[in-house]
Amino acid sequence: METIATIFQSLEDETRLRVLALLLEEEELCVCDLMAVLQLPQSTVSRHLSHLKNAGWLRDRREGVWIYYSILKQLGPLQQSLLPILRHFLRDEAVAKSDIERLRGLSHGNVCA
Amino acid sequence: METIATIFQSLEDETRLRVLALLLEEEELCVCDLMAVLQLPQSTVSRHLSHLKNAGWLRDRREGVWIYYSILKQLGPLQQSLLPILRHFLRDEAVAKSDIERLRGLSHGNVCA
DNA sequence: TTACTTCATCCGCCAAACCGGATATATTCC
DNA sequence: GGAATATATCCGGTTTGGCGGATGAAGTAA
Repeated sequence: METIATIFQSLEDETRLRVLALLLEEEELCVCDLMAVLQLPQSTVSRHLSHLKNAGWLRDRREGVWIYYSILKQLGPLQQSLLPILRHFLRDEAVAKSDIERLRGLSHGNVCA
Repeated sequence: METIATIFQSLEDETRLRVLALLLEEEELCVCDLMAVLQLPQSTVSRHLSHLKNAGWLRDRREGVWIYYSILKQLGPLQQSLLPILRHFLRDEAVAKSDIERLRGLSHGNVCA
């Protein structure tokens, strides 16, 4: 029961929903990509990412100086059930759409490094 | 986006999950039934019920002195998608199971009134 | 009307969570 | 080694949310 509550809690924050929406569009993103798209300070982005990781949504992968986050391939059962719902309902959200547009206007090269 | 977050927020609390689990078993329950099963004070139960109502999960119906809560027949699209998932994952929860047992041991007559 | 019951809301208190600047760690490059 | 970059974590402050006793409103019954 506590686990269930924790997973729902991870979806209660708008910033975290925006991160998930972005990672449903783009396989992998590093923290500085997300900072640029979400227009939020680094500590804020980082904190939400580790929250999502702890709730069993994300994994991270280091590549040199960057740490890339992506949605876990092997989600837990509840997360797996919720993911298609998130995909469906986040698609229509204005905020998510404009985030994705902003992401498209960026290339990793001109943001980080 | 805000609406989505609000709906998930309503599922972040263990007490509210317990209420939903009970209402998935029993069509209608009044506040004093829930007090007895959850073993929580009246103000706490009432607060969670109005939270769930505001999040679009419940409706209430007055019958004399009692107010019966039940899961809305016409849920919003997100709630409707989530409901079967809740049904599935709450079924296995020990807390929910013992709540339901406690509910079975009660009859409305000997709790309220 | 008065007494009683059920329930919603109010209130003060406390715990959890978010925020973002500052600091610490890890890595790369010189 | 030292400088620079990306990220995680710390910290102090603010907001949000839960708690449960107390109060108030609505209904019932005498």
